Amino acid sequence: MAKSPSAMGGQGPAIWAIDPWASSAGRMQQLLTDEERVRLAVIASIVRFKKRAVIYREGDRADAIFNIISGVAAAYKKAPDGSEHITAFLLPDDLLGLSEEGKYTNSSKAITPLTAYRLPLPALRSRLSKDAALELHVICKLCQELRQAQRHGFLLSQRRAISKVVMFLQLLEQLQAARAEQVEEIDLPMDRSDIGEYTGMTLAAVSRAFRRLIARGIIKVRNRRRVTITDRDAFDKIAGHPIEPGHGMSNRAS
Amino acid sequence: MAKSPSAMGGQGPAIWAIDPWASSAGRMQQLLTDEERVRLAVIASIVRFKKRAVIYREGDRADAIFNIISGVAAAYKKAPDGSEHITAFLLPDDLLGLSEEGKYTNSSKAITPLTAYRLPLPALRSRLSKDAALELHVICKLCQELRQAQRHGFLLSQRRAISKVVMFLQLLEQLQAARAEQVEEIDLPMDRSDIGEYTGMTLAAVSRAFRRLIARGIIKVRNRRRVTITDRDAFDKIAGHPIEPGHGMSNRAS
DNA sequence: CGGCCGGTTGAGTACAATCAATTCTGGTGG
DNA sequence: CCACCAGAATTGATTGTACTCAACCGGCCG
Repeated sequence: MAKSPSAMGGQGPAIWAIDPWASSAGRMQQLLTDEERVRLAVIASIVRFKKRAVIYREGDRADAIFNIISGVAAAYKKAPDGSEHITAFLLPDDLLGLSEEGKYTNSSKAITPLTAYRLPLPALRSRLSKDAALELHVICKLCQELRQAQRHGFLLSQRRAISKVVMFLQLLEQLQAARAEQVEEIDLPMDRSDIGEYTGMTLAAVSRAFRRLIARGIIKVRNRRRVTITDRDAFDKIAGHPIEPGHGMSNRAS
Repeated sequence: MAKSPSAMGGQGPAIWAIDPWASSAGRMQQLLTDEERVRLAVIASIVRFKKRAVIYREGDRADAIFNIISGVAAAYKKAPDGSEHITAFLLPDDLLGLSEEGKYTNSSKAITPLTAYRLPLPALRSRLSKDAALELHVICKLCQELRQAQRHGFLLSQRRAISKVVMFLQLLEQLQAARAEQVEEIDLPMDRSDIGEYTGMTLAAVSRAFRRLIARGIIKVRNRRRVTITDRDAFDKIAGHPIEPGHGMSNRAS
């Protein structure tokens, strides 16, 4: 069971985003109507990827985009020296497969086991040009991704490692809060080095930042993948206030 | 004269971008047909801003988007400590005014004197939903902005100041090359501190990076605003190779 | 039990931030 | 045409933070 889309509670591709124009109190919503999802399902196939599998590579001919059903993916770029920079984490109902001149502009890999719809571009394009409402929904999603990318840039512009990590956690928390009812625990599907590649710091620096947050009683970690924020005030203060006054080694609580 | 759109050689709003699907050899093209531009001109008004003027502020009710006719703008976010982070520079034919839930998600200011079309959102929205071709063009433009934002993120993830500055120059050069025929000199409409806010470094660090590039004979600057690349090999090598082996103070050419 | 992988920790170094002069540039008015 | 001014850019000295490299831990799986 739970193999066919409908059995999984989904009738086809899905796009969740915040409408850039309507006000919806920070809640994401399903942008596609059931009918649209069915129409898209006709041209889609379902594909699966194992953890760490590459979904597509930068420069490959872009013949399809993907719509995540379950799991987490990362879009990344490889620097000539071999290091990777993650440009985005993609969650269920996100779109994946940005292209330019018919070629993918970044690579993409599965962070967890992944299921996705695969939408061939030619079919999608002709579908789009016939359906103005569907196009508008795609526009909404792209606006959302753009905001996300700008927010990522803001995170990267932070100088202090601890600020970056806190902003990263905020990001994840809000994403998860916008989808689920209640999140008192943040889920980290990616490992420390993935976080490092996203935040532009080394694995070691990520680890140290986490440890410092724990030492100050601001967060608590369980499974290495489940984090709770225990001091919201301090947490928000660090995110907002990159240069914390009195940040020195005088941790009066140690 | 030169007041009405047609007299300025433009028939209305314009969107330049690279089609994500067709292959066009890195050249940007006008996405809108003359007819579309006229239809948009009907709902648009022309606005002017002086250098350093704020176009809109984060959190303002988003009632319009802007389409730059001439000049350069910057989208930015202000950190609680007062410092600003520039998320994008916007050139002629770019769109400006990203919103979420009816509010602008960032502020925006004119870097140079600026002329732009102002497109009220309600009118634009109803126009969009009636015109599938136009929507597709907006989608193209958004993809382009998304790529640009990801590239910016990649730049920000670089550790060495010199790499950031070189990547920044590459960015500008390619933008200008995609529009004009030939660019042997890069134009920097923004000042050093703007560059610092975009690249996530201080004004002083930007200056030092420029000086080092000049000292190594890699670039030459004239007006503070006109830069020539004099050693393309070294230039590209720095952009690509963040951690240059033998990077020390032994600059054999000094 | 041993190896492996992800994560943590330590010592030393390199780089950019900071803060504070100082110089350069372009524009203005005498 | 030149002297002067204000803003932009450069430079210097010092400090802080994250990187590097490398050792070490702890759980998990064969």
